[in-house]
Amino acid sequence: MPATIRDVARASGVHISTVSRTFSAPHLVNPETRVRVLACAEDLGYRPNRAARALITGRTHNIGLIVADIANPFFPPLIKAAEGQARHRDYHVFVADTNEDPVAEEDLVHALAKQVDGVLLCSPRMSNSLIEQVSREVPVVVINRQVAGLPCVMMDVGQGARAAIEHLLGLGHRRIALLGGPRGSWTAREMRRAATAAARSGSAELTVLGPNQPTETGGGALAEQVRRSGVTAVLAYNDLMAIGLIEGLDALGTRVPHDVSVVGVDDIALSSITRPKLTTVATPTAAAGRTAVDMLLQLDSDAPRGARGRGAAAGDRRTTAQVMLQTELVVRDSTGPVPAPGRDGTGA
Amino acid sequence: MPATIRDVARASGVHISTVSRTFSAPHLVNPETRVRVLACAEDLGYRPNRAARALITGRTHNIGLIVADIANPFFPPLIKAAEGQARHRDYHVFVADTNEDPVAEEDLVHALAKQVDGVLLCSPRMSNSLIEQVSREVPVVVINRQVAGLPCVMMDVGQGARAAIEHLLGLGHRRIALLGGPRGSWTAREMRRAATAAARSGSAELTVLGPNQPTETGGGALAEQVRRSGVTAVLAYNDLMAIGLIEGLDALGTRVPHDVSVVGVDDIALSSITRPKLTTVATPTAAAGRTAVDMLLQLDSDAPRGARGRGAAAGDRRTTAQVMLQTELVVRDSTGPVPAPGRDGTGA
DNA sequence: CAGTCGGCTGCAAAGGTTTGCAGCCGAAGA
DNA sequence: TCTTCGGCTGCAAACCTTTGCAGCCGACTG
Repeated sequence: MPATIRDVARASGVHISTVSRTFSAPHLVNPETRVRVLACAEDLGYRPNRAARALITGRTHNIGLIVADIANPFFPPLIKAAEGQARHRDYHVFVADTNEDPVAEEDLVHALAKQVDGVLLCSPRMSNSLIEQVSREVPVVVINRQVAGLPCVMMDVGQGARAAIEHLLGLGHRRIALLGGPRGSWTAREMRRAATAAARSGSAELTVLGPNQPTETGGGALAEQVRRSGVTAVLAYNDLMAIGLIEGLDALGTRVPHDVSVVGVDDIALSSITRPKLTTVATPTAAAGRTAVDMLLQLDSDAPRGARGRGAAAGDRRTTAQVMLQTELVVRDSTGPVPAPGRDGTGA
Repeated sequence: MPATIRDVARASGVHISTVSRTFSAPHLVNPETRVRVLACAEDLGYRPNRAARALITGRTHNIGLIVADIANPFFPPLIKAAEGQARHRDYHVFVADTNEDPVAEEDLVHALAKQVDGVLLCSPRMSNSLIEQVSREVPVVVINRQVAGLPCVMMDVGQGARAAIEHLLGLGHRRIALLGGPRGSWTAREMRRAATAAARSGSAELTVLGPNQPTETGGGALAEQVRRSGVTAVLAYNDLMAIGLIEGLDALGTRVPHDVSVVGVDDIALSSITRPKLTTVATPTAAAGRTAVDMLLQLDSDAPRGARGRGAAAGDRRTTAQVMLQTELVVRDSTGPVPAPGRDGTGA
């Protein structure tokens, strides 16, 4: 039923190679011929068979995007940006969701490897060595993590965490908790490192709680622990946890920011809607998505791995660009001055 | 570099067709041979080339999922469910986002058509006739819309809207607004129809506001209009709009549910977190995703369109199952009794 | 007028897999 | 002992497209 290149060739009275060139190298075919071929193709509803094309060129014109949890509002803007950028370059994006599971992650990247030209690993939970291994099988760009020798696009959460802690210090807080992220998260490690350093240089005490699930539930589950710990401020791994925590504290009668200040990370859309509006570290997620796609496609055009590829002779120079995008503290209503001492912050 | 079927054949001393069968029809090959071949394959890191397989079988083992807006929290659970179900049957899912744009939608489905075995059209914004046209090019299952002659999985938002209106009537509300959804949305039309009927039979007055963007912003933008209209209750197209509206009303000094009751639709995770917790019509999104995948795969196995396909002779019986999933009203804190008359609900 | 060149097109191989058909071998039945 | 049969494997065509090479033709140069 579907028209092939042969049907078009017959209809327009040229050889199939001319039809092929009409689509993949238009400048090589006579304008008159081209319009005739295009007309016939249009007429027959012909669309090049991507499988056949992929078989010979070695490129699928698809890229894979693996995220930890598509339901986490942090990811959709990144996905949209990546999709847009890819589409713009005539690529499509496979989105896959690992449910925060490193094993599912590995399975997915293998399953995807054979049908995409490259993979974007977004906030990977697997080990660096596994990532390196995977990168030998398929071109990879890593988002939200630093892996030596691999192209990465990161957001400067270290700087963000520092800014958040300094903001809290400025409000007088000296007992601060850090709600850690999921096990295996580079971002979580970076935040911890930077927050610890910033707290120390401000002579504040930093309590690390975690690792945790980076969701509302994960944040809410820590409310009791936060209250008991006697801290007056909290920096959460992300906005979702911050929101869950605020909710949980509220249920315990502890008010934010009156009794406890809370800072999130990501600046998801939700954060400017919930009450109180969340003070947070804004991350440039859309830019990260676009940049990562560009880097992957760049990588891809540098080192062709097609059927006709000449081997690895040329591709060895390994660009391995590593991009660090800036973050920014957005102060809203969930942070305030440290409460007067004497009360213990339970709000009772 | 990547191992082909030929390498495996050579290594294990059998013909390539035996290797092929080892993977695609294991019962046809001698168990001993099979283990040897599998061992060699494992050894060489062989993975069947999906493009080559697709070229000959006519199946890509991919399905496309087109949604209006991946950042709308309504969709991710559906996407996850669809992905899970698909993966379970050895399929992968392409997710694409149309940004609520019918034109982008059409472009996407065409772009996808050639590289997937079928497309899930989720909450399509294009016209029915266009959908029918598309369905001649590629197998289609429609989600959240009824199209005659096409397999559809719908959620009974009509019943949901009726339940919501009746809930409001029971609380004494007689002046109710309906915040309409986006242009082209079947759900929006169904809700309007059912809500109008329910309001009429309860002798209530229903004001329809819209169409609108189905986002927080879209909801927030209607706050002023809602306040001026003098209604005491609002049924919003979805939770996002409801939340935006509550936010907008709050900024105007109108409190929910004290001055105005608000009901949403979808029961997204967020709805039980924001203050006040949202009364809403829960829709079975995950079930919809799973069901749709099943229907598409079923459709697909009924009517092979592969290179070896015998033509359309057998596939004509057109199953066209249409599934309607039930919805459920979840009463939380955003609805309450109608305020005492005399005050006009401005809360001032 | 001979030679060259450039633009365009045709030819055919190649890419990795699936699958109908045929052949092989050993065992069971006659 | 000769068929028959079934289980397994090999053979080769087919799927659709891309691309290096070669050939054609007309025009320009010397």
